[in-house]
Amino acid sequence: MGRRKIEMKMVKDNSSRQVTFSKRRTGLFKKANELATLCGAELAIVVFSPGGKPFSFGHPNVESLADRFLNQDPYPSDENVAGSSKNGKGEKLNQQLTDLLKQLQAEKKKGVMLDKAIKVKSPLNRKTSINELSLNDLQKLKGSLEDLLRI
Amino acid sequence: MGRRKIEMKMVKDNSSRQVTFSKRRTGLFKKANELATLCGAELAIVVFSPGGKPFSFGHPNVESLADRFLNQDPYPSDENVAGSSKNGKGEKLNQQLTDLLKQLQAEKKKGVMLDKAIKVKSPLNRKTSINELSLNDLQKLKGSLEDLLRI
DNA sequence: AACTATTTATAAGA
DNA sequence: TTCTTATAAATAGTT
Repeated sequence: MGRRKIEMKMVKDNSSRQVTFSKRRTGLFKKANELATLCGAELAIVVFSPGGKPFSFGHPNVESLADRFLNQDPYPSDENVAGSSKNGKGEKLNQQLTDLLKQLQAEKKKGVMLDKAIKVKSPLNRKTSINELSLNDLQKLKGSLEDLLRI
Repeated sequence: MGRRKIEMKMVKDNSSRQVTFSKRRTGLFKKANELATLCGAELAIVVFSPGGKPFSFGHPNVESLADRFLNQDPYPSDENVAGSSKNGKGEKLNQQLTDLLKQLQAEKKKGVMLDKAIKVKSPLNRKTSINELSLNDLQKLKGSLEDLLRI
């Protein structure tokens, strides 16, 4: 949104990236404040800059919302979309995952919706190892799918 | 940002407020994703709608960032060094990822077929879809992987 | 869900 | 860094 359209990739120049970070962080918090005000929503944002410095915005405050989120989570939620990683290996893996996410989202947009007959319920504890976690979920998903196929 | 400028206060009409919430939540998450991508920042957002329904966005994931924030981790003084390859471990992870992705893709195909099959029988469309579940799984997996690779 | 008229955010530049 | 400004992007009201 400016003089020119920019590519959605990591800004290479350190200085420029810092400037972009500052401007966009400000913009993000402003939007967050508007969302809270206009809709009476409660929200919290935590951001760690590329250098690891923390910033936060919370309405009414970050702590209570973070606790609330971590300690309950009754609804399915997560609008996470692709992102990036720093080290080389992560970059590649991340790219693969990003591509898959795009594919899945594309499919989702086709409007193929299923009922909650599939009971991979709320899920994945954050302490679990990635292997058990994902494999376990896959098992559940697989089981549910097979059940459905028998309908 | 629209046909008219609006006052920055609670939207009174319930229906309108819900629409505004949806639109702006989407916009906020998009901005968050852009910030993460452009700047390599890590961030998490948790939003509770006026009705108390939770939504979240996290790069790489909400849980680790919320924990990190709540536990007041002192922030790292500098960026992590580029391309530090953990050969043995990285290879294993990579292989595991490959395997998991294969499984996911297999399940996804099943899901699509299932969707078609079920569509013929009963039009039960609600909240959960196979694609959503897979998406969510992938997101969690991605976050976990990135955490592990960052060690 | 789509569609625009406008407002807002922001990339460059100073 | 802060301000300015041309442009891209978000979105309020509408269909």
